[in-house]
Amino acid sequence: MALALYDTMRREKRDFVPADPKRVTMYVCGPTVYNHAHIGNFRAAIVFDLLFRVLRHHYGAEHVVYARNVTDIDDKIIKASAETGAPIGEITAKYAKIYREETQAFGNLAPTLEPAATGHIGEMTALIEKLVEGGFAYAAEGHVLFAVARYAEYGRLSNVDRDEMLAGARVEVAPYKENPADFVLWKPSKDDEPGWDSPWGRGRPGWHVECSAMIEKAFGPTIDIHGGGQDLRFPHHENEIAQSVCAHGAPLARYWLHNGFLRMGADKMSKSLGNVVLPRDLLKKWPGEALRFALLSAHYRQPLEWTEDLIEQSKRQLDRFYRLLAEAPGSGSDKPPQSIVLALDDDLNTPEAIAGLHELRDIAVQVEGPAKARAIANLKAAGALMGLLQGDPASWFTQGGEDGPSAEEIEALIAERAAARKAKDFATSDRIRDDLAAKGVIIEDGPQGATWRRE
RNA sequence: GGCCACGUGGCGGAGUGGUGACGCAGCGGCCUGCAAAGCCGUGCACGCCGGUUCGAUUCCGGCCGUGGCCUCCA
Repeated sequence: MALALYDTMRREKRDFVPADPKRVTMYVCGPTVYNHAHIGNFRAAIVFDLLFRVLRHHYGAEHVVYARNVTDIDDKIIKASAETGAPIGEITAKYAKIYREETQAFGNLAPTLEPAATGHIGEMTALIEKLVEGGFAYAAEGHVLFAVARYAEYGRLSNVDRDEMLAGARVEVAPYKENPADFVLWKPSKDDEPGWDSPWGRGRPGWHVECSAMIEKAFGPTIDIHGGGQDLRFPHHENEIAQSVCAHGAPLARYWLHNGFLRMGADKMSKSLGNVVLPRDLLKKWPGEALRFALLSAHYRQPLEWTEDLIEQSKRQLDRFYRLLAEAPGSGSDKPPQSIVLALDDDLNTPEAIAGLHELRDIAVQVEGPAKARAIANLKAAGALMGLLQGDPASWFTQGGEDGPSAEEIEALIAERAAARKAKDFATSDRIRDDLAAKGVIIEDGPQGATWRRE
């Protein structure tokens, strides 16, 4: 049984076969660092991190190269700089760092490569020159535009017909365009805007060409997997294909993967709708792992309803797993069980894989001794493949609580309560328990005395 | 208008041509001083109307509804 992935280009699920099993390549469109990423942005980060892990499992960690770019030159960044007065480099460095820290808090591995657009201007101008020489692009009024009409396959990924596309166009067409669908490869910069010298004058790259150039630099003309959110399918990925294929005469990616959206009530979450939820705020209240679990609770291509209740449910499920893990250290194989691998091999069926985790837990609960240790090891190995259950079980239950009572205070109250209970003073005992509960601390009596956890 | 998805029990969410998802919540029980946690048990679910079939939630057609893309966006 092999890994099968749904390829947006062919519109079918098919077995994944890399060009070179010793060097499996994946590129994912990363953040534009002008602002905080929102939780919807993180779905892509988590989904492709999961795929990265599955690929490493199959081909070996040293044989998978995953690049996620950082777009650090863009009109939105220029705008943010103009509005705040902060230098562009300061803004991009700040938000790139925050993004990296937050994805880490969500349990992501670091990508193998994190190329930045500003580090690839030379590659971009070279690529654009190649397109101009090949007759695929033309210069006009300081701009360089890609001539969509010269690429017969344009529209194949998004399944749009060029003529129909024009019929639906909602924007005013710039006068220098030969064809309304032509897109910018290079645009002129005003004196107060960042720019680089080029054969077409001082300017900056268009967004789409950044990815094409970075992919070429990191991997060459063709990669195995290109990933991103559904909304990037058109125009971004369509344009990347046009640029790369016309420049290199080879396919850009052998598999195209697109993740679905998070929904907030009826709408998608987007910055322009103003209904965004920031990881930064969520992380104040929830462990990153609970958020990761929530994001993995639906299949990646399906829409997922993002609610407080979903996070709550995810947290509760993790509580149950960690409660078991706290009972005994696992020992035995760290190879993930087949059930989990099979589920993930089926186009990353995470709901199925999570059901598998529950099954593994049930097994562990039913046995004792060495069998239990093995079962727990299996559960942990399964979790490791998904980026889950790797935390310290003891601190899972006591983490957080910055604005609640300290561990020392809690321990003292528990001792006080134990004395009261011994004296059968249940009124005092219950009062202490209720007081702590009001502060988010749950007391649980067990054979070895009371334990506590934060909600 | 074009293109692409989706509509499953109180909620989240898989899957399948013919009894099981899984989880959360709920309910009953065991345990507990009482709880919590845990364990055991528990639920006439597949938008509507046709069609194919011995049999459809699953395949086909139509309808209704929802969302996304077509403009920066995961």
